[in-house]
Amino acid sequence: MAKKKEPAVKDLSTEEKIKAAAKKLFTQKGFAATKTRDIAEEAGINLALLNYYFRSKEKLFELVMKENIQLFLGVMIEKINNNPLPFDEQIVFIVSNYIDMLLENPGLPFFVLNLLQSGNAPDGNPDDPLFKNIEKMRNSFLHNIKAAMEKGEIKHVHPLHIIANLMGMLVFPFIARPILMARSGNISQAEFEQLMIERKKLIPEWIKGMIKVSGG
Amino acid sequence: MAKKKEPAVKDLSTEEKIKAAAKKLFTQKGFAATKTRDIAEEAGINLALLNYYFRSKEKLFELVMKENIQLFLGVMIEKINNNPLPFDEQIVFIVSNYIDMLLENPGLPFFVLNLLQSGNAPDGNPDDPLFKNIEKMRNSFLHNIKAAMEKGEIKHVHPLHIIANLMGMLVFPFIARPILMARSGNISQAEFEQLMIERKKLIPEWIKGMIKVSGG
DNA sequence: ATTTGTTTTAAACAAATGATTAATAATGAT
DNA sequence: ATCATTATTAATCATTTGTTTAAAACAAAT
Repeated sequence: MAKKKEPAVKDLSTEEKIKAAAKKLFTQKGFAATKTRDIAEEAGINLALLNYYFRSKEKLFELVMKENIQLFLGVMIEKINNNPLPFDEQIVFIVSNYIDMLLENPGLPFFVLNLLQSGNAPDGNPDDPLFKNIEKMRNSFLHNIKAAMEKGEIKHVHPLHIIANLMGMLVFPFIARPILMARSGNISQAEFEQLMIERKKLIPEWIKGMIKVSGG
Repeated sequence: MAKKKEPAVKDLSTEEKIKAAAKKLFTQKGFAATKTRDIAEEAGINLALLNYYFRSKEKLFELVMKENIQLFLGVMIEKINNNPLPFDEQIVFIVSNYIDMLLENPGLPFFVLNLLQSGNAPDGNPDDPLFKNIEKMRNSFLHNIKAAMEKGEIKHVHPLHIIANLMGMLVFPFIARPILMARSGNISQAEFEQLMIERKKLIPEWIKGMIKVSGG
């Protein structure tokens, strides 16, 4: 007789166990590839309880999605809006906080990017208020950059290059980690974290290099 | 009576129509979210023909996967191996060629990254020769960077930072395009392409800023 | 102890989905 | 024209998958 598999998440209420399992699997594999039975098994609960507590797979996904987008945007929005600091100091804060957040939620960038790709979410319509939030953040950022350019604080480059590079340098290692690091092992896990911490100092320097006005 | 939908891909042999449709959908939505009936409809063919020509959904996916990984690595590998040019000139070539390739295959980076994520492909085992190729490329790249450091050509930073930044700056805009660009419209399509072309010049400069030795 | 409301379970259902079949149409060689 | 091969189609099958149901277990109150 096969011993019943231990739930991966324990010591939580059933409802929370389900949500945690769903978050893990949805984040890792997306909506379509995650089966309700996978979630039930991961949570160590009976399949029917998923519908009992959350009505449907879609509802559960939306819940996870909302929390994840909130997490993804939270740090950024907080730091960007009405920030009186000079641009390069804003960057330092954003980078540091964001990397901390990503180290705790390494799967987050892929989840969000997956969402934006068409067809991988049940309700990927761009009118969703969540997507509006992303656009709002983008616009605040653009605004800040343009303001800094007017003041002569930073060089004139298309602001989208700056956003792309900042976000790319922040987020890309977490998406492409299997390419960057040799698979397997705690060694590479520790090394990866070490690198990400280094980047807290390095990314602001690199960005500064991109935006500093030539004639000092 | 509803007019029968025109196939999105025409003037090709049935086999090629299926492959093209599969490539489009798998690349866009991944393995699990793409249904065989979607592929059949997109290709404008009878569902049974998919199995007639390709045996199974999995086989078809593997075919697309192989071609896509080949595409993803081809340019890189070609330029990296045994390249006698100084490092910063290598970069110029790689960046230019790679952006051209990405403009023609904008969905490619997401597809490959999706692949590396666990669970989104039917055979995502890291022992697959295809994955070995990615690792091989990474290693060649590392080797080149370390060599350039020995020669004093470039600053001493952890080589993975350089790879992450180069790849990130190349690839990230194509993954995060929905965040960067306002959705919809030919205007933003043209603007996006324009930006990517600008990056051919800019990325090498940015990289140079990251690796140039201080006491030049 | 009984009742009442809540949680959990095993079983089943209906729809979706990947694959197959058997018959028909098209193509090409003789 | 006839035959053999290949390509295509509609129908069907078997499994997977999201959801529901009805009964059982549990907990708290009376």
